[in-house]
Amino acid sequence: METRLDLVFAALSDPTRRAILTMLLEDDMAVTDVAEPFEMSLPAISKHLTILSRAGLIAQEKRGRVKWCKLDPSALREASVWMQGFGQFEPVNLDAFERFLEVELRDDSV
Amino acid sequence: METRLDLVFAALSDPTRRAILTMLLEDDMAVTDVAEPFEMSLPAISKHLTILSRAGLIAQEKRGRVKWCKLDPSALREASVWMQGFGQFEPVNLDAFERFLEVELRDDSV
DNA sequence: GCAATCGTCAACCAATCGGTTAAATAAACG
DNA sequence: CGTTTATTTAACCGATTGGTTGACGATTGC
Repeated sequence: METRLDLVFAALSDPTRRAILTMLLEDDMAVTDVAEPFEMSLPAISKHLTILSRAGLIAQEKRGRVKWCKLDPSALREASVWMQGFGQFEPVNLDAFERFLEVELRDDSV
Repeated sequence: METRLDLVFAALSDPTRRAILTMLLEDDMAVTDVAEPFEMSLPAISKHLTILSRAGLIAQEKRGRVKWCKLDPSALREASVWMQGFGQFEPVNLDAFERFLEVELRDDSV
Protein backbone atom coordinates (compact mmCIF):
# COMPACT_ATOMS: atom_id res chain seq x y z
CA MET A 1 0.00 0.00 0.00
CA GLU A 2 1.26 3.45 -0.91
CA THR A 3 1.13 5.82 2.02
CA ARG A 4 0.65 9.56 1.91
CA LEU A 5 4.27 10.04 2.91
CA ASP A 6 5.43 7.94 -0.08
CA LEU A 7 3.40 10.12 -2.43
CA VAL A 8 4.56 13.40 -0.92
CA PHE A 9 8.26 12.58 -0.99
CA ALA A 10 8.04 11.08 -4.47
CA ALA A 11 6.24 14.20 -5.67
CA LEU A 12 8.94 16.42 -4.17
CA SER A 13 11.78 14.43 -5.72
CA ASP A 14 11.29 16.02 -9.14
CA PRO A 15 12.76 19.50 -9.76
CA THR A 16 9.96 20.47 -12.16
CA ARG A 17 7.36 19.71 -9.53
CA ARG A 18 9.27 21.61 -6.85
CA ALA A 19 9.50 24.56 -9.23
CA ILE A 20 5.75 24.39 -9.80
CA LEU A 21 5.14 24.47 -6.06
CA THR A 22 7.42 27.49 -5.75
CA MET A 23 5.49 29.26 -8.49
CA LEU A 24 2.24 28.51 -6.71
CA LEU A 25 3.65 30.13 -3.60
CA GLU A 26 3.25 33.44 -5.44
CA ASP A 27 -0.30 32.93 -6.59
CA ASP A 28 -2.89 30.46 -7.82
CA MET A 29 -2.44 29.66 -11.48
CA ALA A 30 -4.20 28.06 -14.44
CA VAL A 31 -2.64 24.91 -15.90
CA THR A 32 -1.55 26.67 -19.10
CA ASP A 33 0.17 29.42 -17.13
CA VAL A 34 1.94 26.89 -14.93
CA ALA A 35 3.27 25.23 -18.07
CA GLU A 36 4.42 28.43 -19.78
CA PRO A 37 7.95 28.83 -18.30
CA PHE A 38 8.86 25.18 -18.83
CA GLU A 39 10.33 23.78 -22.02
CA MET A 40 8.01 20.86 -21.89
CA SER A 41 4.67 19.92 -23.41
CA LEU A 42 1.38 20.73 -21.76
CA PRO A 43 0.48 17.06 -21.18
CA ALA A 44 3.77 16.65 -19.32
CA ILE A 45 2.89 19.50 -16.98
CA SER A 46 -0.62 18.15 -16.67
CA LYS A 47 0.82 14.86 -15.45
CA HIS A 48 3.06 16.62 -12.94
CA LEU A 49 0.05 18.48 -11.61
CA THR A 50 -1.84 15.21 -11.24
CA ILE A 51 1.01 13.79 -9.20
CA LEU A 52 1.13 16.88 -7.00
CA SER A 53 -2.61 16.69 -6.61
CA ARG A 54 -2.68 13.03 -5.64
CA ALA A 55 0.03 13.73 -3.07
CA GLY A 56 -2.26 16.39 -1.64
CA LEU A 57 0.27 19.13 -2.25
CA ILE A 58 -2.01 21.16 -4.49
CA ALA A 59 -5.75 21.47 -4.99
CA GLN A 60 -7.30 21.91 -8.41
CA GLU A 61 -10.60 23.59 -9.03
CA LYS A 62 -12.22 23.90 -12.43
CA ARG A 63 -14.02 27.14 -13.21
CA GLY A 64 -15.34 27.25 -16.72
CA ARG A 65 -12.74 25.78 -19.00
CA VAL A 66 -9.91 26.95 -16.78
CA LYS A 67 -8.54 24.69 -14.05
CA TRP A 68 -6.99 26.62 -11.21
CA CYS A 69 -4.14 25.19 -9.16
CA LYS A 70 -3.48 26.30 -5.64
CA LEU A 71 -0.94 25.26 -3.08
CA ASP A 72 -2.09 23.05 -0.20
CA PRO A 73 0.78 22.90 2.30
CA SER A 74 -0.90 20.61 4.81
CA ALA A 75 0.61 17.52 3.21
CA LEU A 76 4.00 19.20 3.32
CA ARG A 77 3.64 19.79 7.01
CA GLU A 78 3.11 16.08 7.65
CA ALA A 79 6.31 15.24 5.82
CA SER A 80 8.13 18.07 7.50
CA VAL A 81 7.18 16.76 10.91
CA TRP A 82 8.46 13.32 9.98
CA MET A 83 11.78 14.81 9.00
CA GLN A 84 12.11 16.89 12.12
CA GLY A 85 12.14 13.70 14.12
CA PHE A 86 15.69 13.28 12.89
CA GLY A 87 16.73 16.82 13.67
CA GLN A 88 17.59 16.02 17.24
CA PHE A 89 20.76 14.34 16.10
CA GLU A 90 22.23 17.47 14.67
CA PRO A 91 24.81 19.13 16.89
CA VAL A 92 23.30 22.61 17.08
CA ASN A 93 21.57 23.56 13.86
CA LEU A 94 21.49 27.27 14.44
CA ASP A 95 21.85 27.89 10.71
CA ALA A 96 18.66 26.09 9.93
CA PHE A 97 16.98 27.92 12.75
CA GLU A 98 17.97 31.30 11.37
CA ARG A 99 16.89 30.39 7.87
CA PHE A 100 13.62 29.16 9.30
CA LEU A 101 13.01 32.48 10.99
CA GLU A 102 14.10 34.43 7.94
CA VAL A 103 11.59 32.65 5.76
CA GLU A 104 8.94 32.66 8.42
CA LEU A 105 9.09 36.41 9.04
CA ARG A 106 9.26 37.43 5.40
CA ASP A 107 5.50 37.19 4.89
CA ASP A 108 5.30 40.81 3.71
CA SER A 109 7.36 39.87 0.66
CA VAL A 110 4.40 38.25 -1.08
CA MET B 1 21.74 17.34 -13.46
CA GLU B 2 20.45 15.64 -10.37
CA THR B 3 20.54 17.88 -7.33
CA ARG B 4 21.02 16.86 -3.74
CA LEU B 5 17.40 17.70 -3.04
CA ASP B 6 16.26 15.33 -5.80
CA LEU B 7 18.26 12.52 -4.27
CA VAL B 8 17.09 13.17 -0.71
CA PHE B 9 13.40 13.30 -1.53
CA ALA B 10 13.64 10.29 -3.84
CA ALA B 11 15.43 8.36 -1.10
CA LEU B 12 12.73 9.28 1.40
CA SER B 13 9.90 8.24 -0.90
CA ASP B 14 10.42 4.53 -0.20
CA PRO B 15 8.95 3.09 3.02
CA THR B 16 11.74 0.54 3.39
CA ARG B 17 14.34 3.29 3.31
CA ARG B 18 12.41 5.41 5.80
CA ALA B 19 12.18 2.38 8.08
CA ILE B 20 15.93 1.90 7.80
CA LEU B 21 16.52 5.52 8.79
CA THR B 22 14.24 5.08 11.77
CA MET B 23 16.17 1.99 12.84
CA LEU B 24 19.42 3.94 12.55
CA LEU B 25 17.99 6.56 14.89
CA GLU B 26 18.41 3.98 17.64
CA ASP B 27 21.95 2.99 16.90
CA ASP B 28 24.55 2.42 14.22
CA MET B 29 24.13 -0.96 12.53
CA ALA B 30 25.91 -3.40 10.26
CA VAL B 31 24.34 -4.09 6.86
CA THR B 32 23.28 -7.62 7.80
CA ASP B 33 21.55 -6.38 10.93
CA VAL B 34 19.78 -3.66 8.98
CA ALA B 35 18.47 -6.33 6.62
CA GLU B 36 17.32 -8.74 9.30
CA PRO B 37 13.78 -7.43 10.04
CA PHE B 38 12.88 -7.08 6.35
CA GLU B 39 11.43 -9.84 4.22
CA MET B 40 13.78 -9.01 1.43
CA SER B 41 17.11 -10.22 0.14
CA LEU B 42 20.39 -8.80 1.37
CA PRO B 43 21.32 -7.34 -2.03
CA ALA B 44 18.01 -5.47 -2.05
CA ILE B 45 18.85 -3.87 1.30
CA SER B 46 22.36 -3.19 0.12
CA LYS B 47 20.91 -1.24 -2.79
CA HIS B 48 18.65 0.74 -0.50
CA LEU B 49 21.65 1.62 1.64
CA THR B 50 23.56 2.79 -1.43
CA ILE B 51 20.68 5.08 -2.33
CA LEU B 52 20.54 6.47 1.21
CA SER B 53 24.28 6.93 1.13
CA ARG B 54 24.35 8.74 -2.20
CA ALA B 55 21.63 11.05 -0.91
CA GLY B 56 23.90 11.79 2.04
CA LEU B 57 21.35 10.53 4.54
CA ILE B 58 23.63 7.88 5.97
CA ALA B 59 27.38 7.38 6.19
CA GLN B 60 28.98 3.98 5.81
CA GLU B 61 32.29 3.02 7.32
CA LYS B 62 33.95 -0.32 6.79
CA ARG B 63 35.72 -1.84 9.76
CA GLY B 64 37.11 -5.27 9.02
CA ARG B 65 34.56 -7.15 6.99
CA VAL B 66 31.67 -5.30 8.60
CA LYS B 67 30.25 -2.12 7.08
CA TRP B 68 28.69 0.12 9.67
CA CYS B 69 25.81 2.39 8.78
CA LYS B 70 25.12 5.53 10.72
CA LEU B 71 22.56 8.27 10.31
CA ASP B 72 23.72 11.57 8.84
CA PRO B 73 20.87 14.02 9.25
CA SER B 74 22.55 17.01 7.61
CA ALA B 75 21.02 16.19 4.23
CA LEU B 76 17.66 15.88 5.92
CA ARG B 77 18.09 19.35 7.31
CA GLU B 78 18.55 20.83 3.87
CA ALA B 79 15.35 19.22 2.67
CA SER B 80 13.53 20.15 5.83
CA VAL B 81 14.47 23.79 5.41
CA TRP B 82 13.25 23.72 1.82
CA MET B 83 9.90 22.41 3.00
CA GLN B 84 9.56 24.96 5.75
CA GLY B 85 9.60 27.64 3.07
CA PHE B 86 6.01 26.61 2.37
CA GLY B 87 4.95 26.70 5.97
CA GLN B 88 4.31 30.40 5.82
CA PHE B 89 1.10 29.73 3.95
CA GLU B 90 -0.46 27.90 6.80
CA PRO B 91 -2.71 30.20 8.81
CA VAL B 92 -0.20 30.67 11.59
CA ASN B 93 2.14 27.71 11.71
CA LEU B 94 2.93 28.13 15.36
CA ASP B 95 2.71 24.38 15.71
CA ALA B 96 5.54 23.74 13.32
CA PHE B 97 7.53 26.53 14.88
CA GLU B 98 7.12 25.14 18.37
CA ARG B 99 8.01 21.65 17.30
CA PHE B 100 11.06 23.07 15.61
CA LEU B 101 12.15 24.75 18.80
CA GLU B 102 11.29 21.75 20.92
CA VAL B 103 13.46 19.49 18.84
CA GLU B 104 16.16 22.08 18.48
CA LEU B 105 16.59 22.77 22.16
CA ARG B 106 16.66 19.15 23.18
CA ASP B 107 20.35 18.84 22.32
CA ASP B 108 21.14 17.39 25.75
CA SER B 109 19.20 14.29 24.76
CA VAL B 110 22.01 13.06 22.50
C1' DG C 1 -22.88 27.49 -35.54
C1' DC C 2 -18.03 27.46 -35.84
C1' DA C 3 -13.45 28.35 -34.61
C1' DA C 4 -10.30 28.97 -31.03
C1' DT C 5 -8.81 27.83 -26.33
C1' DC C 6 -8.12 24.79 -22.14
C1' DG C 7 -6.96 20.65 -20.59
C1' DT C 8 -6.82 15.56 -20.57
C1' DC C 9 -6.50 10.93 -22.63
C1' DA C 10 -4.19 7.25 -25.27
C1' DA C 11 -0.43 5.17 -27.05
C1' DC C 12 4.14 4.96 -27.25
C1' DC C 13 9.21 5.31 -25.84
C1' DA C 14 13.67 4.95 -23.30
C1' DA C 15 15.37 5.03 -18.70
C1' DT C 16 15.04 4.04 -13.97
C1' DC C 17 13.29 1.33 -9.94
C1' DG C 18 12.78 -2.30 -6.75
C1' DG C 19 13.24 -6.71 -6.49
C1' DT C 20 15.35 -11.52 -7.59
C1' DT C 21 19.25 -15.24 -7.85
C1' DA C 22 23.98 -16.59 -8.59
C1' DA C 23 28.61 -15.51 -8.44
C1' DA C 24 32.53 -12.83 -6.72
C1' DT C 25 35.32 -10.44 -3.27
C1' DA C 26 37.16 -9.72 1.31
C1' DA C 27 37.98 -10.54 6.03
C1' DA C 28 37.97 -13.59 10.07
C1' DC C 29 38.03 -18.19 12.24
C1' DG C 30 39.87 -22.65 13.60
C1' DC D 1 45.08 -23.47 4.67
C1' DG D 2 40.07 -24.17 3.92
C1' DT D 3 35.59 -22.53 5.61
C1' DT D 4 32.46 -19.51 7.18
C1' DT D 5 30.72 -14.73 7.40
C1' DA D 6 29.84 -10.03 5.43
C1' DT D 7 28.87 -7.54 1.59
C1' DT D 8 28.81 -6.20 -3.28
C1' DT D 9 28.48 -7.13 -8.22
C1' DA D 10 26.20 -8.86 -12.37
C1' DA D 11 22.52 -10.15 -14.96
C1' DC D 12 17.97 -10.28 -15.25
C1' DC D 13 12.87 -9.18 -14.57
C1' DG D 14 8.37 -6.63 -14.57
C1' DA D 15 6.55 -2.17 -13.18
C1' DT D 16 6.90 2.67 -12.99
C1' DT D 17 8.61 7.30 -14.52
C1' DG D 18 9.00 11.30 -17.32
C1' DG D 19 8.68 12.61 -21.55
C1' DT D 20 6.64 12.74 -26.53
C1' DT D 21 2.79 13.31 -30.25
C1' DG D 22 -1.94 13.16 -31.84
C1' DA D 23 -6.64 12.94 -31.01
C1' DC D 24 -10.43 14.19 -28.10
C1' DG D 25 -14.10 16.61 -25.04
C1' DA D 26 -15.59 20.83 -23.03
C1' DT D 27 -16.09 25.71 -22.78
C1' DT D 28 -15.95 30.25 -24.67
C1' DG D 29 -16.27 34.09 -28.09
C1' DC D 30 -17.50 35.94 -32.58
